[in-house]
Amino acid sequence: MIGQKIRELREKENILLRQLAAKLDMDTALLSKMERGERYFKKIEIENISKELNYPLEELTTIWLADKILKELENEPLKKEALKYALKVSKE
Amino acid sequence: MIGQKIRELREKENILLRQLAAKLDMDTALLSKMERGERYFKKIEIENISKELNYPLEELTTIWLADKILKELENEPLKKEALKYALKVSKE
DNA sequence: TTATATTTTACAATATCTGTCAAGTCTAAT
DNA sequence: ATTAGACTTGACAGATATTGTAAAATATAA
Repeated sequence: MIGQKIRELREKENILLRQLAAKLDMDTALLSKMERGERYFKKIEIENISKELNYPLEELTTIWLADKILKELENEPLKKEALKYALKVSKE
Repeated sequence: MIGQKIRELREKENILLRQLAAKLDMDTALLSKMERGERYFKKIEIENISKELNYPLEELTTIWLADKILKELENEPLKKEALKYALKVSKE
């Protein structure tokens, strides 16, 4: 989800995977895994990507966070209930 | 949050920490940490606690999951946005 | 003080996460 | 069919994090 989004942004800007990896100072294989959701992005990487790909950091961060929690809720039948409950609690 | 809930249920049933720990076949110190939010409960433990304390598993699981994701979102200014986004996505 | 319940600390054992390299696949052009 | 370029995959060691436990510390009540 966040990886797919980043891949789309990268391709829209016509930047190769290895080029973005270089700008982020990371191994191409690692970025490949991250874009395909096999590994997690770090917050600092999301920040750098936001700059490199000219995309609002807040939006990217929101997707990144949502992605992380959805992965944690994967295969949970009570996923929606948990999200609603968390939202309710975080408003109090 | 889930720990506090479990402590309340346990005390309502007048069961000592060490008694519940024994029933769950775990070290008292560990359960103490879990009730105070220092350690995570495992799913199997939530299931067993639901039985031991006569409390609906679904409700306990929802709180447990919500607790986990809220911990992950701790100190994130975009917490609410991420939760809303995750909820939206999980409905699609 | 003594007894009982819970908490805290420290630590080893275990598990998970990370980055990296080499080898692999895939596609398009020659 | 070979080559070149882009990306993917698998395996691995090193780094980090999580786990359970025992012993000591604390708290509270009798």
